[in-house]
Amino acid sequence: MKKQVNPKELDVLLRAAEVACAENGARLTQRRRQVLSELMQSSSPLSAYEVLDLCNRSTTSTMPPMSVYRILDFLEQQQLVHKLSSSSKYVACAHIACDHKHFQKTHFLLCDGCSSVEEVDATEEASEALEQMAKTVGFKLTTQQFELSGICTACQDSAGEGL
Amino acid sequence: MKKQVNPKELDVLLRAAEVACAENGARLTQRRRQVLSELMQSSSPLSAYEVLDLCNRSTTSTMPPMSVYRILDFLEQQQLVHKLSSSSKYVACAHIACDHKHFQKTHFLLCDGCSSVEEVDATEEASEALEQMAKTVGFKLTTQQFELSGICTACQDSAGEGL
DNA sequence: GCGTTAAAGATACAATATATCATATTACGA
DNA sequence: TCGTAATATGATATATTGTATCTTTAACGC
Ligand SMILES: [Zn+2]
Ligand SMILES: [Zn+2]
Ligand SMILES: [Zn+2]
Ligand SMILES: [Zn+2]
Repeated sequence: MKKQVNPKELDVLLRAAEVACAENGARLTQRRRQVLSELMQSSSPLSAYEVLDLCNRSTTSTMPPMSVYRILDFLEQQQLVHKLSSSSKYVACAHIACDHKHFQKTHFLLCDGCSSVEEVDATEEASEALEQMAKTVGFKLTTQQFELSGICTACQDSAGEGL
Repeated sequence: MKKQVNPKELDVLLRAAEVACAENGARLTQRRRQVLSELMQSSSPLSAYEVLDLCNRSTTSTMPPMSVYRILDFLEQQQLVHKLSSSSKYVACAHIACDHKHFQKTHFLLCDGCSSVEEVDATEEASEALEQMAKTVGFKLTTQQFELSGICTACQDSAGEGL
């Protein structure tokens, strides 16, 4: 579903993304901007083919699947987009316009109800507890990204209202 | 890769699986047994098609993909097999022959080096820390399964030996 | 402008997963 | 034991997701 992002806000995000790319010596081309823009305007993660359809719907030209995958890979490298491996879907980073860096491990909270996603940094406690747990079987964790399911506030509330 | 499971041990596991099914009013048919057996003998998670190939290699008859998916779904319901959503692969439950129940949330530790998997119950600390973290953004966790990557003991050791 | 590099397009195909209908096997009561 | 319903599997087609590879286009540095 479409998220409510006003054009002004969207533009700020895209400009920030452009700057972020430039800082890495990369370019946010038209196509890349288009893909990123669709993800930014979505309230839920999108599959590569969903992104593709949206892009092809919003312009006359048609992009091949290969391009979308390439572009999503690029955007992921730039940390402008994250790939949710549990669903093979993509989501725009929640920190494009702020000065947040991905220093901490990132947790994605996926709502079972409305498919919304929250991107949050791992707490010290969570990181510690997980590492400790892994240690009991000799594992040294490398994961930088965790995906958890749950029910968001809005869905918890609406569930109470009966239907 | 093939895991070292002696035939005796394998048989014990399969019998236990049979009993577990019976307790649920289900049957461990030949095909289901075959699929489960392949997973039990694998040292790493297998995709549905990998299971399919192994099955078709070990018998004259050929099974269609559909059957494998159906059987994997069945085995997953019986909790004899777990599906790793991050890789769309399947792994035999580590607790088929013991009296373990899946009461706690389960963590799967996936080795980046050798692809082995460890199935461990969540610690109280980890569960608590994750729930607490989710709570800060209003989420109520529902996930029963977590998938973490890391390096297993064996791979940590062999990494030290130089190559 | 011209050669070099990066990006995008085009085409083909591989890998993964599901829908649907037909057939076979099993369970179970008459 | 036979008939029937329920369960499980087979067969076929197709949808979905993801890559390989080669060509063309656009950007950049000189
Ligand atoms: Zn991010
Ligand atoms: Zn929700
Ligand atoms: Zn298990
Ligand atoms: Zn290992």
